[in-house]
Amino acid sequence: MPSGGTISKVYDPSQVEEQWYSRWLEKGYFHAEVNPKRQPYTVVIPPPNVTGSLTIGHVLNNTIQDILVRRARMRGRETCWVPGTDHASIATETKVVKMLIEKGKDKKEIGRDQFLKHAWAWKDEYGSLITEQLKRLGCSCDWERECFTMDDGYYRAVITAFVRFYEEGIIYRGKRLVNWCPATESAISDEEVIYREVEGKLWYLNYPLTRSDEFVTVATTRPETMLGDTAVAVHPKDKRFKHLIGESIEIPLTGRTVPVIADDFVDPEFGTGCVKVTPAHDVNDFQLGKRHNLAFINILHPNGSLNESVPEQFRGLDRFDARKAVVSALDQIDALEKTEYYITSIGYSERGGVPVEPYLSEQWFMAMEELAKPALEAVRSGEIKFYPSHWIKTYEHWMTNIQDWCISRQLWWGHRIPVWYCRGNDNGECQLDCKKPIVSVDTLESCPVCGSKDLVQDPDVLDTWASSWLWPMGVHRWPEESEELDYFHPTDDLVTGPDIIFFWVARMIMASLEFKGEVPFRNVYFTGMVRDVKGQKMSKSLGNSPDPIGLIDKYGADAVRFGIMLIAPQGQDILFSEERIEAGRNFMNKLWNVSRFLLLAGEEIESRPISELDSKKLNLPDRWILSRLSRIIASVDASFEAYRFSDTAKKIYDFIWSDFCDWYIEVIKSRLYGVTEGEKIVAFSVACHVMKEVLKLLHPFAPFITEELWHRLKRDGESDLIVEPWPQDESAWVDDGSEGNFSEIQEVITGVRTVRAEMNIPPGTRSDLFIRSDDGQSLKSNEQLIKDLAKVNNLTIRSDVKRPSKSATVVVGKKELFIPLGDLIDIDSEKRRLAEKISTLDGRLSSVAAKLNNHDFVHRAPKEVVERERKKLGDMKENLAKLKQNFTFLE
RNA sequence: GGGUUCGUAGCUCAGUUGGUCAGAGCGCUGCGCUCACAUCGCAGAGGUCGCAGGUUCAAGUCCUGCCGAACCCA
Repeated sequence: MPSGGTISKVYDPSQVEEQWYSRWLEKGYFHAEVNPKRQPYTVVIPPPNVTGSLTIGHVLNNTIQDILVRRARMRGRETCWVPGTDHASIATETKVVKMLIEKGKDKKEIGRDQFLKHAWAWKDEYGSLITEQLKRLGCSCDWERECFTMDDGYYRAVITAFVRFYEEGIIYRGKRLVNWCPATESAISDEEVIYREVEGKLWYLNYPLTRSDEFVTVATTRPETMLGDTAVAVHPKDKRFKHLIGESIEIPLTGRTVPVIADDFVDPEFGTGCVKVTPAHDVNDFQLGKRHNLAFINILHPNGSLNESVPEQFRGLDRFDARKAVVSALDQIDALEKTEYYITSIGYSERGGVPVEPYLSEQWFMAMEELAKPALEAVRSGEIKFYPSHWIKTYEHWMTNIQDWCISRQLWWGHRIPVWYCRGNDNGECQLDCKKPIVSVDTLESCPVCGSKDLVQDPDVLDTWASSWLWPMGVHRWPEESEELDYFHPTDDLVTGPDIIFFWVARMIMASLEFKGEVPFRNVYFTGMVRDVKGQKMSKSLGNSPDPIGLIDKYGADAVRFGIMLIAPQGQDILFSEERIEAGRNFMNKLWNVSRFLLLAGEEIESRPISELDSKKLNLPDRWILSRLSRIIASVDASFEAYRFSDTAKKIYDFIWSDFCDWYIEVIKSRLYGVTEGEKIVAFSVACHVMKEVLKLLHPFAPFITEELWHRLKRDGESDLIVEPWPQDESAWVDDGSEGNFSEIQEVITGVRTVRAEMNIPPGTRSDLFIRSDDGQSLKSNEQLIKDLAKVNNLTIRSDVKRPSKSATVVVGKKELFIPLGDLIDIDSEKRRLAEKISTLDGRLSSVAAKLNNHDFVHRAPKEVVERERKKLGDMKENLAKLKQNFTFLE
């Protein structure tokens, strides 16, 4: 029973949002428990960086998750959305290091333990910011299950996975070229390298042969690496250089003598066809070095400056200063042939922002090929579905070309590699080579072989993704056996960005299949990227990334959520601008006001459940809106199943704004204010029913306002909207006849309105309306609403209506409308109007006629299609005749 | 160099298996503070669906080529 109370003219979200969120929390609606009687529905949040803050991207991503979760909850599933944060090794460590520098402290000076204390303090201070922001957005996460990737239990899961893989030989240690970030002084994975086209130079260097005055010219984009050259290579079939193979060459500045080798890898077309080989500083040269057994000379310190392997004059120089110094030194000894401008692609460290250095070092790797196979199959077979599905191809491509994963990072913040090395210095009896790793889940105090306490743990931590890849299992305490894990895993839907398809999505699939023997999720929805109106990526440095909390303060969380969903088509990037949020805000206000209308009406009229209404008492508009509602419910469900959230939002928006507010509410006003008590109740009850059903449909998108309005409109015994049952299939209400009849009435009304607008009829004046129709029954029984909405005084509906003089004409279907305008008529504009109608109709008619004159069409097209065209032609002819006839009356 | 996605109204985009598919919102124009809402209502103007071929009785829709934009991988 609606109870009005006071309801403001404009919706003010700040009055309602916080109190509903507290109430939902208090009532425990967000919390899920193992419940064998109900089917679980699980989502795990893509854990945001623990020290991060909410971005528009997060708003999009988490709104979608909340939509899925709230709908599942209303559909009776045991719904569990696990929230949490990621420790974000490099990102957080970088921030903490910066903060320490500002305080005048140095990471290396204070040492690992002290550093970690500061890092945890930082996490404690800033770690809950983003989760609090998610609450403002309305996210209905199960906060009792909140998880952090460095919680004790989760930490243990990560370590356990490492130990298992080590024991299986999947994780191994190796000395290889890795992508080295000199800014953070750590290895990074292939996926963390961002390639950019950069205008660089190509230097041509002359290297003298030892045995003669001859020299060879090599081209390079990185001249400083010549200090680490250990060969010169040519293509074996290149006639120009064949005689050089086997000769030795003196590398200038170093005095080092190196061989000329032949290898197919060399491209004779590039540069001079003769290349310098630096096995310790170039990926391709590394392979060459291995094949030809060359020396590997590392010339760099971890911070990117030159080390002791280079001549004294260059030691300690940063790599870019060294480049200048080397070029100038070569120039002085006439070893610089020439310099060309050259566009080259350079890899940058995603986090450090500096060019990555291929760097020879000892790291931990994970062999990926075997892990990838079942993970690839899970997606190919459709066990895991991608939305949009085209991402499958990207996934396949990566998975079939997968490389081993460098998982160690030279950082402190993260999961420390569970490997110890025994030095046995205290008893000197250990049989182990001290380089041999001892792996253990639990912290080791002494060597299991010799008992020595002289152990050192590997200083490195694991790549963050080597922890978050366990997320769907880890949040439910894997590797512990638990009811939760069995019940809530696999999860149902994952919502994330395609930018982390390799980093995270693919690896989670591998991890769950490997450790749990099942997929981590059934469906993956990839959101688009959020960009600004110019199409640029949102970023803090560009200053084009609005603060979502500011937007929520200004427009309300529902408006922000709904606004962004309106512009987020499946699989497309989102061009964000604040105007879009205004559309959301306006819609919320519309919703508020139509409810306000019902509430005010409800102060005097009783509302009953529609099941208690006598269906014979339903008017055409009632049957029409109920039919439309039932279609919308079905259509919304279908869009949801296809993960088409933007479509869903638009459908609800259109139904409420156009069908419900513009038509149904306007139509029932006369019934609500006049006539008999019984008619009032019917109309009002139908309106309340539709409104409440729509609130349910809209609740996942706009949880706060819908809950607020629900409580004002709900009847006794009904619960909070968040746990109300989702609208059932109401296809029994589908009524094609009523929809047809009503749309005819709509056309009549719109036709009259158009004439009035074009003739500039003052809004206050009513005019008469004559309708010539052979079949006016439906119109006759709805006279009052036509009069009301078309501002008609006297309405005459007969088959033998005579066209009144000085009237405007509209043809609707087979009906002719005449609006006597008296002196208000502007004959010229009426002529123009009819002439335009005639000419468009004429054009369409001739195209249909042409189709039907086409022998092939008539014979080959399906009968229904031909029949439809015939009927169309007939109707058009009739209409055209009427229009033409009326046109002549104007003469 | 390989791959993916996208070119539809001034802007942002819908358009699912070829045949009521030429649409919506914003913007624009005219009128209106009509007892839910000016964060509103009523009405209107705007597009040879990137270009060129092809398949078909029929093509924004399928195929080929080209032009243009974005992203991913190497």
